[in-house]
Parts: sequence; C-alpha cells; structure tokens
Amino acid sequence: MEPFDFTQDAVSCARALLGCELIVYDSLGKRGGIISETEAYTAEDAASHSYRGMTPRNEAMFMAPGTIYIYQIYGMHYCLNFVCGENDGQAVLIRSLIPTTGINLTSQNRNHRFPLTKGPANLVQALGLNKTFDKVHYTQAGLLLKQANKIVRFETSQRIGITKATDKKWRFLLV
DNA sequence: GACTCGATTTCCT
DNA sequence: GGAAATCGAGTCG
Repeated sequence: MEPFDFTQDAVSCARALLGCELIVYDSLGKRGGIISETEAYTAEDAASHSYRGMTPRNEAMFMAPGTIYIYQIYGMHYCLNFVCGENDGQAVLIRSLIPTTGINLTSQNRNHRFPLTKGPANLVQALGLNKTFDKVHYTQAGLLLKQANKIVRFETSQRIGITKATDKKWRFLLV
C-alpha cells in the first residue's frame, strides 16, 4: 500500500483523506476508524494558525508533510491535524471518524459518552492522543493510514467555529 | 507584563 | 437555545 501523499495542498489532502482508515497502534492497544469529516487550512488563510507565520504553537504546521499537529483549544480540548503541502504551513483538521477498530478502548477513553469520535476534541480524546504527539510524524507515532480503496462521494460546506475567512467551503464530509 | 479570546464540548433551563 | 468551563498563545502597550 502506498503511503498517503501529504505533499498535496491542504484542500486536496482534506478531500483525499475522506474514506481513509486512521488507526492508532501503541501500548494501549489498537483503535481507529474511517475519516468522515475534515477541514483544510493554508498559510494564506486568515482562519489558519499559520496565517501570521511560524510561532511556538504552530511550529508543527511548517514541518514535514505527514507531521501531526495537535494544539489545545479553549483551555481544555485538543484538536488533531495532519501537516500537508511543502513545509509551507498547511494542515488538515480531522473533525470526525466512523469507529471501526478498538471500540471498547475508544469508549473507555471517552468515559462511555457519546458521540464517540464526532467532533475534533472528542476524536482526540477517544483515540487517546495528547499534545505529546505534536510535531511527531504520523509514521513514528504509531499511526497507520489506509487509503480509501474506492472513490468516495463527499459534500463541502463552510468551516465550523471560525470567525475569519468563513466564505471558504473547505469543510469536507463523507456522504 | 497584562489582557483577550479561541479550528469546542457539555450541562443546564 | 444558552452559558459555563478553563488556559496559554498572540497581541498590544
């Protein structure tokens, strides 16, 4: 299986990641699911953390394509991104998964609350990720990414929870 | 050095 | 439908 091509621009990656299966495999066990919702962020995008250049928080966004970018939001939640492009500050936010593997473990991580992996912060919690995964390449973090084996249908809409560049339809949902 | 607010979730009414 | 929870990066002075 070919590795996922993260050197594409963020919008292409966000679209291509739909339908791919994301698996986390470490000492805690194996858990994951089908990526069903993503959002694209680029360096020219006013809503992106990378818009104003590199800072200590968003340093990961300027690292190698495929690097994980996890940041804390609202003082209590974390969001998972994959770095895209050519070290130029692009990333894709993973907003939702359809659980397929290790559901017991993800349910445990979520303290048996639902939905399990819908919503960026829920997803991070369910997979047992944290900011120690920030700036680590996904292949070195125990993550597996299986490409979608068929063309998937998707819809686009404007992104969620942002106040800038809300006209861009860079949110992608699996149909 | 102090202040503001966010790529959110959850619980309450 | 609405507000609280909670904190560090980013911004401004």
